[in-house]
Amino acid sequence: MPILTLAMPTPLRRSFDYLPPEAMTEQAVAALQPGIRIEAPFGNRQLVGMLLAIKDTSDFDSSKIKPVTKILDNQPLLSGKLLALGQWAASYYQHPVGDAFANAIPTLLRKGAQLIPNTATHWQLTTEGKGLPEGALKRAAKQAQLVSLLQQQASLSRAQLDNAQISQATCKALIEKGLVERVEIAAQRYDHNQDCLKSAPLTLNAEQQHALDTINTHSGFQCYVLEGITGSGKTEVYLQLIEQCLKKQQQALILIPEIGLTPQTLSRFQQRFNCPIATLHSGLTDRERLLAWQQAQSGEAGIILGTRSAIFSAVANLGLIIIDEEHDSSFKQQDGFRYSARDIGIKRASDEQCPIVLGSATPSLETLNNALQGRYHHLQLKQRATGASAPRFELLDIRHAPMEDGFSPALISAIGSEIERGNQVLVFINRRGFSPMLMCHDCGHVAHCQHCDARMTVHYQQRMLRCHHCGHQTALPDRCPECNSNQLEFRGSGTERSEQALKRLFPTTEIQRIDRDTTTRKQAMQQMVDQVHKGEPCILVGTQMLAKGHHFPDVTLVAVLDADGGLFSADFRGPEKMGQLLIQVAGRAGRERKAGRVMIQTHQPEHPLITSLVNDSYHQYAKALLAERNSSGLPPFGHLALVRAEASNLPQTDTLLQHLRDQVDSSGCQIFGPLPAPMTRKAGRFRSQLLVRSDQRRPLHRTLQQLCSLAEQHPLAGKVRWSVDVDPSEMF
DNA sequence: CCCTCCTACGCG
DNA sequence: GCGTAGGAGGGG
Repeated sequence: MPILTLAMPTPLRRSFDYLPPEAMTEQAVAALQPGIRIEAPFGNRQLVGMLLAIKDTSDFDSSKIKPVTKILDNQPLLSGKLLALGQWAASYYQHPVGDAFANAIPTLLRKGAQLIPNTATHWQLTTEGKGLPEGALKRAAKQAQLVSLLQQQASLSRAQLDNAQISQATCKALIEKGLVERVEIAAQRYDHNQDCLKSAPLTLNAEQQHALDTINTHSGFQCYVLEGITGSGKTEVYLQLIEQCLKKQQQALILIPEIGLTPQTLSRFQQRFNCPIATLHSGLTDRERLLAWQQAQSGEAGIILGTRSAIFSAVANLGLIIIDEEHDSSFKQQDGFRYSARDIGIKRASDEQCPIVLGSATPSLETLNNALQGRYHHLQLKQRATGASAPRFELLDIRHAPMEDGFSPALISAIGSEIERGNQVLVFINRRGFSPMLMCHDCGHVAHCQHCDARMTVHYQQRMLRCHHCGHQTALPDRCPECNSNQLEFRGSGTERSEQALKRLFPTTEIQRIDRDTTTRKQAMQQMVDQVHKGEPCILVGTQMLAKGHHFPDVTLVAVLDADGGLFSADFRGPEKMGQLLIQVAGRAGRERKAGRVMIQTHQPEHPLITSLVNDSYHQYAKALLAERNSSGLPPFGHLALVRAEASNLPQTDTLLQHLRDQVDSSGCQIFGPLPAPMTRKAGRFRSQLLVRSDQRRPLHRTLQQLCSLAEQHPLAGKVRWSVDVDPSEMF
């Protein structure tokens, strides 16, 4: 009897062997293909698994092997390559293979739903309609027109009817007369080559043309880094690459960081191309998601535009992968299956033998290093395609400066003069709320979260104290809970306080705050963007939400209230992220005609990293950071993994981690820990971690694999929640 | 003696 | 992760 190996959606790190369905002929079993879904008994329930392989024998006790219940697909949902990619990713990230596949396909398919038939409603003539004598509908010109159209063309779609300006009512009238009927016909396979362009491509400058030509001279798998400053026209290069991909009858897969950026990217693609575009992001309903997934899988969509998880979407004929803003941390999933969509993308491109483009104004150090080492082709766009000049950086030394709610006098006067000239100003502060700390001036008491090792953030307008780590909130007290003093002080500023200060300093100017608290309503962000695009003088104050994607052409001054945080972060990626963020915010200013300034307040005006970023370029800054990483053996010069553990009491996590550390064969690796996580208590649970480092991937992978099997076998495995994070992007 | 709550176990 | 078997504990 053949054995079916299935990936089952469970947290268990193995696949499961089954027998074919009881009533199935040998011939039918032999015809089963990996990549189909199969329903099978699992414990006391029925689960949907993915067929990975068909074998002759099983290592498992044959008396315990059960037959599967039902074959759900006739044709594989996933190609052999995609199936292999999923298994590779599960193994690379030490994640249960069944759960990895559950992450990789739409929810409805995971639940066992059937594919939605790909049909379209058309209208055609009935037998009676075909036999209609000439001139029969003299008094109904529109109806006569439809009949005559249908005599020329067997059936018409809604879109074709709209084109001929034939209304729903005309169709209905003819249906009632029994002359016309509706039919569901299989949707036509879209010919991407035919007329794929809706509007003409823009003329490329020399750098853009060089990038395009370089990518076109190679074939098969190549990885390209498109390092282009803000406004250098990366998107136009993408568009022309996609055009060529479509003309080869292939599909392009484009990943962008966040759902919020989908509409603007989508509309740019729609303006250029005629072909169907499938979008895949978390804002879709299950059905919409399945439809988009099917469009990609069937080959109907020429372009697949999506966020992180789209990297796993089935694509009939993949010809190009683009990862836009490749440095963005949202490409790394931060819980469950902790994969990097960028890294999986590179592996996928290599498997599929197609090019991949990693685009960014501020490439990650990993990518930059690969480019500098010659492993990736390095393409640079150093000129602004629009001809606008690059923003000018200025450091504001705020040591000794009399600060007003986080604003130095020099900054206040700079903001004032821009507003007077009718310009817009963007103030960036990477912290929301009113103040990150509530302190009693009499006894020194500080408000802490009862569930986390963190201070409560003051939200002044709502009169609330809120923990930004677990969501816990309490009313803002009037008096100190320790000593009953009324001398409570707000220490430090967030966006809310900055907004209030700006309203006081510039009472006649429009102030817009943009952070997670003001953009909870669906359209809020868009409304504010529209308002700002009117070009009236105003001050925008907000968090990093402001740094991503949106362009504010009338902003001439970008102010960064506090640049020092990133320099002294506990996370070794702090300076890298700070640099990327500063450059990204700076990129919002002075687009189009108006030149822009970026003023950065700092207590460290002589810090070599700050000066390098401001005086040289991100590129130079990143090279300096790379040198530091090299000397300390940190990524990309060494490879890291974190084993995280959390439980309701601390000794349990440490016992488990210590056991792992003692028992594992760590040759070729260094293990640090158990270390308490930077925030030991979060949401009422205690957290600690092991850090594993190696110069090479192979020993790291081997050690992690062993760590996982040790952890699974440990008696505390059920009590302590543990997970492995390979190539962590956050160290906590 | 029975019911409920809890936890440990195993899943092919 | 999840359903459940089986033990502990409490009430009638």
